[in-house]
Amino acid sequence: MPEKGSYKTKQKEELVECIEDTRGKHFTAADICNKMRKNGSTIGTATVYRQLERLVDEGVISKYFIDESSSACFEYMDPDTHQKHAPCYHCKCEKCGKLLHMDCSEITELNEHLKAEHGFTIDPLRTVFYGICAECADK
Amino acid sequence: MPEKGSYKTKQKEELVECIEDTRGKHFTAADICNKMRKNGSTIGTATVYRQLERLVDEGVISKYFIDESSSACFEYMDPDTHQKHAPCYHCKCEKCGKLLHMDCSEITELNEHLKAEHGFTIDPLRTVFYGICAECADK
DNA sequence: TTGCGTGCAAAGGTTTTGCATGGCA
DNA sequence: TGCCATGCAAAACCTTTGCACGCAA
Repeated sequence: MPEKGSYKTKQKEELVECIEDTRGKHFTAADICNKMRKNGSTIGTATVYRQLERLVDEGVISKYFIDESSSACFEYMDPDTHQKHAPCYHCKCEKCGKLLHMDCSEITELNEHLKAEHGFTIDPLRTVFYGICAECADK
Repeated sequence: MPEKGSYKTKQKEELVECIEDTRGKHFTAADICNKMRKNGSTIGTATVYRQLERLVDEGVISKYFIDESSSACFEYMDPDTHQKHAPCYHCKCEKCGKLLHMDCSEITELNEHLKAEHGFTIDPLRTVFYGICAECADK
């Protein structure tokens, strides 16, 4: 018996293509709808939401929130950037919305501490550090 | 001529009381509405939102988002807790959904490192560590 | 008296859900 | 042929806004 997500459909393929094409920029569900329809696709809104949810579960994209926007942001987790090195962490600037990728041993140390002392195992893919980036802080 | 926020009203007072009473727990706008109405208040939803917004601006409470919930979370910035000690961080268990509050000096050290070496200033109230809590890991 | 704060209801926007149909395996 | 995926529309939700009235100063 087949299970959820086992079928390969045109919409699914086009959506993944569209997302891989975002290269480091975050997007909303509405962005994807607009972009795909411009490209001639007739994908439905509900399908976009359902597929985005699946991709988040699979770790292909990550989901987060930026204050000013009332809708969720997604971002493609490019395997070239994210899986070759040690776990990579994300820092999201609350001002400019930039997403920094950080490969920092200090964070790894913190993880070990949290695990040893507090029993909490951090999931690097889901965790996003919010704050202010260097450039915005200068202003 | 009076300016915005210059009037002292019953609703405003009751709402602040209600929020001070949350001691370390986060809440949504709906939580406040329910809690206040249980206490006999007849405050309107719009007023709760308007007052919460004002309190965020004043820095009395802070606002952030948690993935699964579609509504904003608020938390009272108790002056006793937040200015004497290190800031408090949130750890969200991906399995059971529990939100832990953590007051840990190691995280503070990480913050200082990120700021000094990477120029990134973490916002403790917005940042949520996702992972697996001790209890769920035991299973 | 002045005009801010409130409550209600309606509007606005995002995301989810129900259901019949379409399409992959 | 099974049954998952899709699309549409409606619903569900959270939050904001317009407006008339009440109430603080």
